[in-house]
Amino acid sequence: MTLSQLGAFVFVARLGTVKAAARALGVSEPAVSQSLAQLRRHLGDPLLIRVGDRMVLTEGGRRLLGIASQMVALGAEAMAAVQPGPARLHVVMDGVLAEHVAGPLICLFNQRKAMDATSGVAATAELPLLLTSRLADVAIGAQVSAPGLVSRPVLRCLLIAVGAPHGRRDHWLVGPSGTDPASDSGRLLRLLRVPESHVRVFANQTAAWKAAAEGAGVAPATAHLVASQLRRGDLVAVETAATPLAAYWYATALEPESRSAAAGTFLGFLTTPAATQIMRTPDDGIPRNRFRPPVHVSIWS
Amino acid sequence: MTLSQLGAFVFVARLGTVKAAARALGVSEPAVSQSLAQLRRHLGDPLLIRVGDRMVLTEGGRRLLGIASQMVALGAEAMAAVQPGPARLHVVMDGVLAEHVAGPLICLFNQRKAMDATSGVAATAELPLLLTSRLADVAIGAQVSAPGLVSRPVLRCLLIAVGAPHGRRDHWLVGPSGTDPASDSGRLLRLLRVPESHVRVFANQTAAWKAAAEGAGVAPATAHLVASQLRRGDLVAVETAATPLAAYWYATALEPESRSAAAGTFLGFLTTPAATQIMRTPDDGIPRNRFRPPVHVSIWS
DNA sequence: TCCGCAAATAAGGGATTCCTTAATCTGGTT
DNA sequence: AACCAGATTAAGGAATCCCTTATTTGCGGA
Repeated sequence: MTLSQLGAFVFVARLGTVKAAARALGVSEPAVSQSLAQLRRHLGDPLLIRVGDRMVLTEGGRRLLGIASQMVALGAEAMAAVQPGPARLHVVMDGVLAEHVAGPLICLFNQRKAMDATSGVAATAELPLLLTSRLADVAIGAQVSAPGLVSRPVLRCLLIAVGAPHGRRDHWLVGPSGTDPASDSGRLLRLLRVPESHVRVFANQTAAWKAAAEGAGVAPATAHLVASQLRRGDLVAVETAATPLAAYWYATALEPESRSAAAGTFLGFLTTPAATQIMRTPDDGIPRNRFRPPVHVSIWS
Repeated sequence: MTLSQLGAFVFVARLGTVKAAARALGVSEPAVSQSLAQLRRHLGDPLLIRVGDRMVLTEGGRRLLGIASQMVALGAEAMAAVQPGPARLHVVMDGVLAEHVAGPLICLFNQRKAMDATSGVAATAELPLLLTSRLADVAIGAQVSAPGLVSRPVLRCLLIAVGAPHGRRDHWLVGPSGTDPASDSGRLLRLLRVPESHVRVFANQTAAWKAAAEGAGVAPATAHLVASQLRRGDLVAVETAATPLAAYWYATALEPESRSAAAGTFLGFLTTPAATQIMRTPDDGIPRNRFRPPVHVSIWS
């Protein structure tokens, strides 16, 4: 299986005929046909079959197309990536932090230090692997203990459960990170032995809290992130067997001598009053021209 | 540039020595060293240099590592992907729909039709390309006019601006889709000629509306998605030169004869009362065991 | 200085890739 | 039936890949 074979496959799938793909690629028709034949042999699936005067994808071909497109695109990107450019810093965090603090925090850091940091979202269990494989420079979230990594607490926080003053108490409302067993929300649900059937998942944490404020159930929350709703009385803290629960947010990176300079700069930045302030009250949006959509990171292999 | 060369590079980067990588890959040391040499020659960057007894990444190598890891992982995935499995349906939508209706809608569809649909998020401008390249089966969002594609309206809705009863009116608060110029929010901001400096971007639409309810500014909204907040008086409609503005959500797919059976099933499902009901009042979470994290789709090439 | 370790290079061989031209197969049209 | 367009197969050749063993280079420690 070769990148050029995958490229031929993608072109045929997109253009609908071998002839058109050959023309687009600037080679002869049998060249494309053979690339396709080898891919078919290698993968054991026809991938594209002729129907009338067009080549249409088989089910297997359709499943391959997305993967093949990505690989071809990444191949092109690889050439450009190694060319010199500004140093990048990649910060990964779990879902809750990504939702609430990533935007303002990264925005302020880039502004202060004139750097080009981007943030990524990943499952807690993937954080150590991302760091040790150097796909990310710094992780923020739960403490990580793995050889070669050092965690340092950056913010003390309180895990509580919240609901509407007279809302129902039998359902638990969580954001996507509620399905991450190592996240704070996931740990809390496990501590309380909440059965899966009583958990409802929302598109994001803010939506889960909104539903809780409307009385639909109870939601795990980091106290300072719901401070404004608690003050206004939209939400009240609900007593449970496990809450309130003290917790920390940690910053994790490689050991000092093996981490990049940018990672060190960011860790230093995290302990400044301004950064702490943002993590404590991150409710602001960020200016339009500084907005940078988060990267969603996942590890396959 | 070959997948196996990239694989060798990734192993050396991860394990820190050529020897360890060779052992892990089950080949001789020069085999790995040569793969690396060819990659270096091809890309014009040392990628990894020896420092003491370890190989450390150059800046270019660090930039390549993420891309190379993905390519290697995708290569492994490609082999598995073509094996027979349940037919997949991929539905893409813009940010707002993904946030509010994707979860419940896909959840109900999978339950009703016993299918395995997944949802993805993509910029509006990318929807037609995703469909014509068959990376997605159905798109929901703005109307798309492109050869070979047919759009059909699925829900009439009203675009308004909302804010707290006595909140400030000089700032506009948007979710990530506010930075997508073709989305409803983006179009509204352009119609009103809102300067970029007056726009603040939040991590999601729900957070933007929460900030609006707290008086931080005005937010574009689809009326029926903020119905509950309007009813409770947390938010009120704000008059502007362009709102209220009638709009439609459209479902777009390939022409009937060239689209997959699953796509047809989904389009039929979209017109059922249950689906309409969910799109109109999608505020529920979805059961934990049916939750499926959305895929974030982007096109490079 | 010499030694030892690890990376890099050299040389060679078998397999694969990737392209060409020419011939063949396949389905639908005239 | 004859034809035609487009896909496939066949055959061959140049280049590359990918592995081996043997050798050389570079560098830190005894």
